[in-house]
Amino acid sequence: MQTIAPELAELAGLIADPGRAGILSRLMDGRAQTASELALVAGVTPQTASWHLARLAERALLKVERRGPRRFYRLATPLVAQMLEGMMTVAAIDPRPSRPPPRIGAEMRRARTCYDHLAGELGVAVTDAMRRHDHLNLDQEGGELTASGRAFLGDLGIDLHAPARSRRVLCRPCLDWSEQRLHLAGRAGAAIANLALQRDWIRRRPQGRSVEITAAGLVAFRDLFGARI
Amino acid sequence: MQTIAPELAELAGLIADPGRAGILSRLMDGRAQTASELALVAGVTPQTASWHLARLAERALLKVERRGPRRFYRLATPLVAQMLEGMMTVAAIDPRPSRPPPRIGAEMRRARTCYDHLAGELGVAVTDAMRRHDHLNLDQEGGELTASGRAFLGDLGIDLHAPARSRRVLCRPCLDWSEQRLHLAGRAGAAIANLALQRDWIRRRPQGRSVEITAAGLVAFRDLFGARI
DNA sequence: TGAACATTTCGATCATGATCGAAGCGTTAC
DNA sequence: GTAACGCTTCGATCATGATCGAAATGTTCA
Repeated sequence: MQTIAPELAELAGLIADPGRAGILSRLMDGRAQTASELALVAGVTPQTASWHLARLAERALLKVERRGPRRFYRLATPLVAQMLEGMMTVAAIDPRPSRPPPRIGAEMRRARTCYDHLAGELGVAVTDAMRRHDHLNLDQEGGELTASGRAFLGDLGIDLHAPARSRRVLCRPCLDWSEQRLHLAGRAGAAIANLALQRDWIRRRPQGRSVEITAAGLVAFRDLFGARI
Repeated sequence: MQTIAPELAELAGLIADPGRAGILSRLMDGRAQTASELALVAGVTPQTASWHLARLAERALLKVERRGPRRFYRLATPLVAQMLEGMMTVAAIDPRPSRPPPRIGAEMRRARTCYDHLAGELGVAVTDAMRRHDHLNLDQEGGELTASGRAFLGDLGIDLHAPARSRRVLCRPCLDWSEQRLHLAGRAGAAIANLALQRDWIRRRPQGRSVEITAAGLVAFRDLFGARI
């Protein structure tokens, strides 16, 4: 009985190094980063990072893009991001009493992007607000926008019509590893995050995946969405 | 900026050993197995398997249950199973041309259980049939039973009312790693698999997660479900 | 063409952890 | 009690792979 276990072990081995895990974690925001930047994140020298990146790219967990003398790396597919999401969810739960709970930076816990949508306290608050206002039904099973939800997002200028050949899903629950709560993912979640970036409600911090909520953003999330944040 | 990367790496390290990956893969059917059985699966001596099992249980990926002199191990939570699902999906895709595609046993590919629901060709065929008959809508986003689907399963004797305190989801898509197609998971998927076992449409093989489709099962899946199998 | 810079390749070193034999522990049955 | 059995712990060995210095490659720009 051949199983997929050897491939599973090999894949896990690629994530099992702290440097590579840091690189993958850093790339979870969906953006591309240079090899040098990722070396810093991983806390290793450029030549070591290069070795790690080569292994990840060889296994097609990462895609590489050359721009001049630099090489930009990004997650190869959303499937990889989704896998990492699932692993982080389990990684965040460690019931060993001896173990201190993972120390997550306050900024990271407050607001970050998870591949392409909002996560952290902000992501959960926006999701909760949309549920309270009957814009959204969401549980572990899946999610759907209500008529009022579609109207709400439409009023904000979000076009929810999928590109013709995109099979991307509209609503999907994503288990937030820092909050241990569901937040909204899928095309709708990505559209909200994009809007927030465009309108300068949130700004990406140069380092890492966390985002800063601007003063205007605080007002917008509270008044427009009714988020308790 | 503290991230969850160290915990992620540690978690991945637990899965990164072929023996442990085999053990976890074997336990993906949700049942409990003895340490000796798992040593066989992992292809190591009992004392080595014991060491692996202790590490997995310590990190709460497995739960252990003593029955007399034996110890039965099972996956600790459905969250662990879901994480492994996601990893197997990625593990099954390895675009390196040098690499032969993972050799999955014919029995495994034909029919198996994935934690608690049907997978493999059988799982996909049943799911496809339910979609063709308008019993089910399913995409990556989520899924729902139609009125006719509820009636159909009700006629088969499946009670879909959730236990009061269960927050288990009704329909969920699960990406089949051997077929690269969606199949039905969640409470509905589990109910169908249970029914099939009860009515002797499928039988668990003593070794491994694959199941045998009985002659009666072939008739039932074709005539009752309309599955092309 | 040559200089500056980002990145990779090579080679040697070093640490981690997987393995199994032997022995110990715990439970059950007689 | 004691024998049988399943499983775990201990100890020593061995293999894999992470690391960095040094050097090479490749790209851009002048």
